[in-house]
Amino acid sequence: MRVSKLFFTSLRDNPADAEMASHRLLVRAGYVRQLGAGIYSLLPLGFRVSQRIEQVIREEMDAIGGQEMEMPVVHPAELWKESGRYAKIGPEMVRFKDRGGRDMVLAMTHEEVVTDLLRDIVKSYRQLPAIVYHFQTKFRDEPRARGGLIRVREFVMKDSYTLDPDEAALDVSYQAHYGAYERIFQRLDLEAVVVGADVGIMGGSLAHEFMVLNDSGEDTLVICETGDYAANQQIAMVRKPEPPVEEPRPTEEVATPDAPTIAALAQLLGVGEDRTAKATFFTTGDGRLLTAIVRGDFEVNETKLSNAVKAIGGLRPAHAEEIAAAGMVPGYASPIGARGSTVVVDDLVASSPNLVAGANKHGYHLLNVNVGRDFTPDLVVDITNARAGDPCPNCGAPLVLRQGIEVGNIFKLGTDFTEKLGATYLAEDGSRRLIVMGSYGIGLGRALACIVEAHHDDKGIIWPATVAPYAAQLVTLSASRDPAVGEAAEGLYQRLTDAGVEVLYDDRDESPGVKLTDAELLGMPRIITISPRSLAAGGAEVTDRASGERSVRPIAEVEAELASAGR
RNA sequence: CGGGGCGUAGCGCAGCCUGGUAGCGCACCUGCUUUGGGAGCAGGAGGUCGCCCGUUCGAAUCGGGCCGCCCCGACCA
Repeated sequence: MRVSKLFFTSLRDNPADAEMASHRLLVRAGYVRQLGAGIYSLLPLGFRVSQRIEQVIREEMDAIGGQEMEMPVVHPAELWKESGRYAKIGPEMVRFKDRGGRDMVLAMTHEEVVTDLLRDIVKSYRQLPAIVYHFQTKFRDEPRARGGLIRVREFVMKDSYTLDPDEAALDVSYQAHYGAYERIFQRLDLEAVVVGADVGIMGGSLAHEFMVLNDSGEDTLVICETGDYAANQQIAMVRKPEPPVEEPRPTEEVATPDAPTIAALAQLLGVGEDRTAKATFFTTGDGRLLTAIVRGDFEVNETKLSNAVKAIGGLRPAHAEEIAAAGMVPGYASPIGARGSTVVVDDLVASSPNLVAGANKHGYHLLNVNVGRDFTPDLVVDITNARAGDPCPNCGAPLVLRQGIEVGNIFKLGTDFTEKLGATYLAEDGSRRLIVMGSYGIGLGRALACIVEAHHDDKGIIWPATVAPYAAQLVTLSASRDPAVGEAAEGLYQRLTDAGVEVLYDDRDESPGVKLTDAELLGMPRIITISPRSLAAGGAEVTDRASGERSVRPIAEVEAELASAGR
């Protein structure tokens, strides 16, 4: 491809609204352009990278027996009503009516459509197991897009679905994907950390996320540096401290003026925050009030809480009026004497004796509160948020927190969808059974952006050879001054192209500064410079973009090397 | 959805406070010169100043409403 004909433009200035390196560089180098919030066009260069990523994924999916197909982006809402997600998912799903007045949605993912196909197609155990996948556009109307291609609303995802006769077979399919994902990210030159993850709207029993460590990442990962534990903070567990062994003492009301916070309370009473019970309040999407109690030295983990109560429509902090309506006084609240809320108590609180808790009276707390004796929780379950330095649940070593970007995920769906939609098969023994599913995604644009995040310097992008849009950028300097330069470059370009080596040829009549700067910005693995000076020195100058190493070599040698390197 | 910011040429910005001819740099077009690190000279093209309403003799500028985009938070497979 000749740069003079390439549909692109590089920008000298950074776009004003780009914060992340990947966003800035991809826009400046002419790989992508924004159309709206979280909506991007891939220009020819960006599309080529996307296709390379797609091909790597395709090869690894095919290697574990995946069959590529394609499912629609527009779905009848009926299907999503059947699975229950039409009601469960909020405004992030785009809903509209077609001309006939029928409810339609834009695909956020494709479990429903796959399951619908199963009803038609899979009848016998002989057809299982199977893996199907496609690369298809998803639209998720996120409340806030950000970070260029990192968090968008419209994006192409590889999503695959495993179809198995039973849980044991699902384990095998799940592991196959786990391995395929490791190979995919290795080939893409992305260092992915695998963490245990929340199942979210997918339901199901087990999920892992493949995370790329990045300080701008939106997910917080809880990692044990000994390598025996890694989880998304949304579900991360810690080894909790042993509560003191004490006999329960009688409760006692004490005046605690101006102590609506745990810190103030602990200081006023001269006790550790670990001797207090903290009550926080949430309202579910369907209007239930939750009272969540954690020990004063911990915070509530909303994902755990939401999962524990099977909240519909998520959680939001409760309003003061809602708390008051349940008979509690914010700042001095506890479930004692209150009613009308679902009380969820962290297991550590349940086993800690003689805590300080609110008296539901402004300016007063209760000493020696004991769960079970003084109030009865609706649920006792782990709802604390893991903190940096907390002990690893496996080995006790201090946990560290890292930020990460989710580039892939794998979910064991089980029979959630097949049960709701009625996708069954006849087993060998003649019994009718539910198909057991798994669901596995990789966002192409996000992977692309993550590669740039991991592979760039202050001059521009440095593509790994596997995904680079072109194997090399051929640059002429001072061609108009010396016809031999143009002749040599044209010849090399022709022969490489004929040999199937994809080269980006900068044949523009631009100054050396512009052409070299652009070449570094665009990031092809090799920059081949032909100039009067290089010809005088014996051929072409080859610069390795990553290392910066340069050497002048005979053109025939450069040609042979590129040809043998494949692309 | 809460807080903050921004919308003026393809990109980056000034002008707005204090109303009166729409500007600068880069990019673009033509010519000449230049050619290994974002060249020089000369000439040129390009703008409903986000949209609507209002105030005014007159609005990019003042007021109101709306829309869009970005950042932080909330939210999120």
